[in-house]
Amino acid sequence: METSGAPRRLRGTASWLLGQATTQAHRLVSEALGAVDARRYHYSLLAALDEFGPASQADLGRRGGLDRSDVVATVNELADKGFVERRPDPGDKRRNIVSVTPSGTAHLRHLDRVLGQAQEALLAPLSAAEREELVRMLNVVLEHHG
Amino acid sequence: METSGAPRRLRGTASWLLGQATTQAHRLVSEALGAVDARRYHYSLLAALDEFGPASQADLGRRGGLDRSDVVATVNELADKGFVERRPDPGDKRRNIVSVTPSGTAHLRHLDRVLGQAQEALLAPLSAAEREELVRMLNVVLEHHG
DNA sequence: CTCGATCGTTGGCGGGGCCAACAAGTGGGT
DNA sequence: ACCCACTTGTTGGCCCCGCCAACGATCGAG
Repeated sequence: METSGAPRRLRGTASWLLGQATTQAHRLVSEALGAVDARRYHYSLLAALDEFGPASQADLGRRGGLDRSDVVATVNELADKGFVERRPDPGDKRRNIVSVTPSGTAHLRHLDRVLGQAQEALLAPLSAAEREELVRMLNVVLEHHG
Repeated sequence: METSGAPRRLRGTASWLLGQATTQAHRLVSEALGAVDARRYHYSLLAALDEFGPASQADLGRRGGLDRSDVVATVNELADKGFVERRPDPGDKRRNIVSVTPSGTAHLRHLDRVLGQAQEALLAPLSAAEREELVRMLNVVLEHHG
């Protein structure tokens, strides 16, 4: 195990690795989204809407893992761009009902492609089988951490 | 391939997965470091110093992937805690020479353990072989992206 | 009707990554 | 010896992300 070969200079071990890889991933994703004037929150929210249908902002936050306050800002931005519609809930005056517009759905599809390319770029040096294995492991880890 | 089984509700695919996993990793690492009153930058800088020895702040930034301005703040914090020493370079009046103190080295070892535990927690659901494979893949990805 | 919970909204905090500008200093070319 | 391009440390700022506190309005159970 080379206890003499590279004594103290192997500071760059697994914990370090982890941080570096996640940083890379974050960077690639953010760049890709930034190039189409979007942010991670936009995708979270649109994806949640597309998957579960219209919902109140609080529900949206819970679905997408966003804070209520961040949902406000994100819905504002998406509504400004016409990707999302916010209207009061007739049955509960506290709530707003947020729904996707056709344009919003198209935008989500676009973001899907863009993110797919980012991931393709990130995982470029891995074979198809390796990527599959990596994705599987990440799924396991995610499920484990709820 | 189940084109009818789960049509549009599989929004949570690989690109999404990626972000979630990196977020989890980031969270665990930040929590672990925060518990000992440290931040990622501290580890970056101490690790770079431990690995390559004393250096100017600009060099430190290049080694650890930190911006020069962030190096300033981080060295300030580490110096306040006595983990690092900053003295002028006699050979180049522009430069400071930053070096680790014994206390700093001990702190780095501590951070190593803490981060190791964080990683252990993150990868808990994976077998030893799987972790090895995961680490290998991440290394490949990192090397590919320079 | 009252009380606790929920909702949308505003405002704030800290980490993280990055960039621009600046004065001081350095080194190469001529 | 002089100029010029470059480097260095430092300050200050920007945006994203994740989170938390507080508020007035509203709802629902008792």
